[in-house]
Amino acid sequence: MGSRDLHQGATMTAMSGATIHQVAKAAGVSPSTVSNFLNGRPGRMLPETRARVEEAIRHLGYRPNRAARQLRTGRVQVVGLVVPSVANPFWGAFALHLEGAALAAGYHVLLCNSARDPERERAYIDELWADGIRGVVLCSSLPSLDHVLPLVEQGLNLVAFDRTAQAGDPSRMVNISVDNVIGAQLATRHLLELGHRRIAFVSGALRSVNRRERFRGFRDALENAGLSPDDAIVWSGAADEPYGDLDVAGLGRRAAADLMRGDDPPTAIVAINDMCALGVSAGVRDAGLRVGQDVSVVGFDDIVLADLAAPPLTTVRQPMADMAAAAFTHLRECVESDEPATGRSLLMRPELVVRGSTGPVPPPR
Amino acid sequence: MGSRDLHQGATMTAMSGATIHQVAKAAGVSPSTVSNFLNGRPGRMLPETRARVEEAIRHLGYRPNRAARQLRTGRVQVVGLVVPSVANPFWGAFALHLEGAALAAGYHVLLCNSARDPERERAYIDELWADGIRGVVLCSSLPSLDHVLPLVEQGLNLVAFDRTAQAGDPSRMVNISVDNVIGAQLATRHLLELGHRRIAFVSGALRSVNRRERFRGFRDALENAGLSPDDAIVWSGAADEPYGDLDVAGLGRRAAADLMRGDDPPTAIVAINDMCALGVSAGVRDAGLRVGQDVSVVGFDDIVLADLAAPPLTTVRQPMADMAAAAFTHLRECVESDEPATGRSLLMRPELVVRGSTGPVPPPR
DNA sequence: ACCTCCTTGTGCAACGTTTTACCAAGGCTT
DNA sequence: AAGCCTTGGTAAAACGTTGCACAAGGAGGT
Repeated sequence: MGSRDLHQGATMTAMSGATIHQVAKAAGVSPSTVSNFLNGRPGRMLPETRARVEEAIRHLGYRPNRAARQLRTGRVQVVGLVVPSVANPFWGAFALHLEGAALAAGYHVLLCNSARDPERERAYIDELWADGIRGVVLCSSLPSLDHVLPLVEQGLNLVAFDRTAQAGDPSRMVNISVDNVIGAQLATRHLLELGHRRIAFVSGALRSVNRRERFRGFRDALENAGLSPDDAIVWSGAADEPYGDLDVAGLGRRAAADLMRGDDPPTAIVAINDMCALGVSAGVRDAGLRVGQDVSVVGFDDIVLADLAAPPLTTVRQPMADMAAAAFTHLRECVESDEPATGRSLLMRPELVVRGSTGPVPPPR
Repeated sequence: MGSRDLHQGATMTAMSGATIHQVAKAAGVSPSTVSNFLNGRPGRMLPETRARVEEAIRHLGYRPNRAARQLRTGRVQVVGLVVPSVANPFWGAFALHLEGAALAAGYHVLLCNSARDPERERAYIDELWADGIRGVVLCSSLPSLDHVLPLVEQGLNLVAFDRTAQAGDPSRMVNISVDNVIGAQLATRHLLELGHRRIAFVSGALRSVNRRERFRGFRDALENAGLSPDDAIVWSGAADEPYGDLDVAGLGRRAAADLMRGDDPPTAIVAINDMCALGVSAGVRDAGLRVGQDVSVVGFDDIVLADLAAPPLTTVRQPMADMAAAAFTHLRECVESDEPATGRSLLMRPELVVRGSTGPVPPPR
């Protein structure tokens, strides 16, 4: 590929990249043999021949044309990643890990931001399919997968991330998620143990599986502590707010403002995730109260920023790196072997990380 | 592949996606005509014919095979995005915007995290090129582009984002960046106007263009205020720390710890970016000091989290959405027209956003 | 000597698209 | 009526791979 010193006619061909034919000619073999060297096992030829092919490839800087290969085989070394919004650091970090795993296996990652809009997801995944991509990590956690079902039935390998299996799911997929119920229970129990009894749950609309599960964990924990469900204070955003993914933080901030303005404001708040919790914290401060003292706040995810906040955020950690690696590995296996492991689920255990944003109930003011 | 209820033969073809031949047959025309309808202008045929083709396409749910198209034309509707780390919310947000612009034009975005490692970038971009991708947004801001030069000379369209033009740059590229010098000057002048005289600059190794420029703006502002360069306190990380992109925040935190432990600690700190500034703020608090009162901190970027921090972060805003759109638009034009606008640069004006993390110099303790 | 099998290859037909060159038929001009 | 555009459309050759089917040439068995 180099470039500088080519005066003889080879230039043009070197420019657009050598083909397998040129390699074959240079090595004095047929294209088939080169192909065999590259794909079938190289044991199919004399060591001497193999050496010549190797040398020719190296010398010409040959890289197989992916389009041609894909056209012929129907495969691409690309997986799709559909996240609500990569501007959320949690998804950013997830994308980083997924991409790392993919890179190590020679795969690439195609990024799609769906804002949890099913129609947008459908359109995206349709395109990915048309591009020959047969593996997708879908992170929207929508309860229904109907919008992508046709493709899954046609052979698309799907990993539903941050979403547990639901009745009616297609069989040809796997779910990878943290145990959101337990996670929310851990968070809520922590607040209860600190003595809180007026606890609010702040989220965007509860339209995704993970959010519903977290809510369930929250409610279960309250009930286990002998509180009635009516004691739960739930703030799920204005009805017109699509999913609260574009700006969860802003949503959290408004929520806190609302809640703190109320008659009998909560002494603790469980936020749907860390970004939301950071927004809630800001809202609490807006109201002139101190996070961790006047009001306890707990998040979910344990993004890097949780530890940098003031006070640092108590939260529920997801083993994200592991999950990302698992998602990719699974996808790769399915795509490469054809015929997928069907109906598997991977449920990871979350971990409570206690920091400064939670504390004992303040004396009544 | 698929499975369930295939009794009639047509199913198989519907499964793997219809081809242009099937569409042609269904419409009673030749493949060429269908192709003309799709690419050349549809004015090339009778309205009646066109209608039949349209109907056939709709009815069969035909989507052109990208691999075949790419093999034939050599083009793909994909641009590469190479960022230091998408886990940094700034790059996450940038990716979101770029992807939005791409989506609107029917393009996809391939995500690459380089950690500013030139070798990794080279390998990445080589692969993108081999994949037929002819447009890449490179965000590492490395002073030398030698590692990607061969490909650029062969026809790769490059947008160097967050990096101004350097002597020796290949001509076939454009630079899009905020004016980092002015930005850093704004930040520093703000601190000077508040009365600060002992000001520190915190960054990872100054190996990227944007960082050097920010540092220059910082130093210029000090000099303009009549301070000697020696008054500048510069903390650029341990020598063994590659670039400080993996964990800028952690770096900022350690930096603050170091600085605050010193004999004559600074009263204000300019951080290389917002993530770093958030880390610095955490470090300042670790040292038992109050951000915005005991120590002023200013960042760069204005990520969403800047406004959520406690206290909210004074910072320099980049018009990111505009820049992302410009980057994509340019790339698209180049890729589609072949032969690029050469040697152009786009330099955007930054804006100082004053929030609570900066304040007047505290009385000496 | 003949058949069989193994080794080390090669030839050729796809894969689904785009595009160049060509063609037929009708309408104008002269 | 001959020549020439124009219109509406087609045939066929690529693009660079892969993988099946086949082929020499030799080794081993009977």
